[in-house]
Amino acid sequence: MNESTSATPARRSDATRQAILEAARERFAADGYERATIRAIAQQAKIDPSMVMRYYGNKEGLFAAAVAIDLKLPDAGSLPRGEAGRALVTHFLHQWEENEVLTALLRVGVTNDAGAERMRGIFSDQLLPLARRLCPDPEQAPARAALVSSQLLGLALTRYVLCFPPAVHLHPEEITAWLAPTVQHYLTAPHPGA
Amino acid sequence: MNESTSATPARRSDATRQAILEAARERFAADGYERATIRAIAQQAKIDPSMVMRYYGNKEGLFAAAVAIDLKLPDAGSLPRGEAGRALVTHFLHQWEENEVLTALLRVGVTNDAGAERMRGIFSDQLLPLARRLCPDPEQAPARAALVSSQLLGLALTRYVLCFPPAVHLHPEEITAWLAPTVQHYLTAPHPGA
DNA sequence: ATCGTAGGCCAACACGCATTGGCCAACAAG
DNA sequence: CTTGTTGGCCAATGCGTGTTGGCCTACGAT
Repeated sequence: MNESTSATPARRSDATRQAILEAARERFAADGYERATIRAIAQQAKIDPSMVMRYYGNKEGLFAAAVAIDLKLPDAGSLPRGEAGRALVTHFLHQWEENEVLTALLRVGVTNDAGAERMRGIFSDQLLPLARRLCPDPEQAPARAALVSSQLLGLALTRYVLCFPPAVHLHPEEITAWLAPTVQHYLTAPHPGA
Repeated sequence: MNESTSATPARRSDATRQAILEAARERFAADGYERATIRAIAQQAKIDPSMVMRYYGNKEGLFAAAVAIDLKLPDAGSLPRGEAGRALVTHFLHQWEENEVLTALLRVGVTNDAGAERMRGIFSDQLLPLARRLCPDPEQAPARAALVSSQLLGLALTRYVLCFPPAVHLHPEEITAWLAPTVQHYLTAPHPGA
């Protein structure tokens, strides 16, 4: 009945706020930043456009609130070193299938600079530390993390955004079978001579 | 003095038409479809916005004319089978560095459905046939081509669009050293069991 | 019962956009 | 020299956008 902690006053409008966020994620994921209009988001949330402004200030604020996301990457210490690639790929795939926020973030990151900045932040805050613990030479961690992200984001791009038919029809297990060795290689293989 | 063939009447306005196309490519590459305005393109081409409409009909027509591109992929027959991965990666990297059209196409493909459709067309017209000749079982060609494009487009995404710092700073030779084996593997390795 | 406040909607604003039609100058053919 | 045509600009239109302020209703504390 009451709020869980004193930090959350439990406003009466929380349901509306949540409905706005969910609609925003869906529209941003489907249309990207510019084409997702406040009006369309409000209509989908079944409220007035002005409410969005009242609760989130402006469109940028709404976007920031809608894509505050945690990848929940597994802890590097808990991973068997040889299974890191497979674990990462399956985790990513799972997150992406169940959570449209990631597609929204990718779509927006490509057109909006604030979105790109947020993706860079997620990269360096969440993927990079993991690479730092797994790869042989910590100095190579940024490059290796960049390679891993290029493969994982490239899959998301072709499968969920551009919708290349063969990429869409691949089974998750098949994707894992192909990508896990690649990611594992990028993380732990010795640096190939140029 | 005269036109090369009867098909091209060699209008007096060809220089302007070309200037518009170049400006359009640059703006589409930098801003994406929605944020690249006719006004900005016209200003950069140093002509009036109405000229763009006169010559290309509307914004979609301009985009279609601006990104008519040929990847100029090497012929599959001329490639030593073991070198296909390396050849593809270096070719892609080279095309992307010198030609902003590709970045424009990627940026637009993510937000605009016509752009996505064009990328799917390039995929199936240019990359898929190459995979069909290189991979062991032609029936697996679509899946293998999709995997290759996921890695190559993922690199372009992180390096040229999202601008992850480590991806930007990687040297082309280093990229090739890492990605060539991956692409080669996707094209020619036996299908890994799920 | 009263009253302050929060949740909600409506109507409007200013702006930037793609797009249009009319006008003017320069060229080229007669 | 005249005349039709082409290349170009200017000004305006209509629309959709993010954003704002005022008004009404219903709740919650006193």
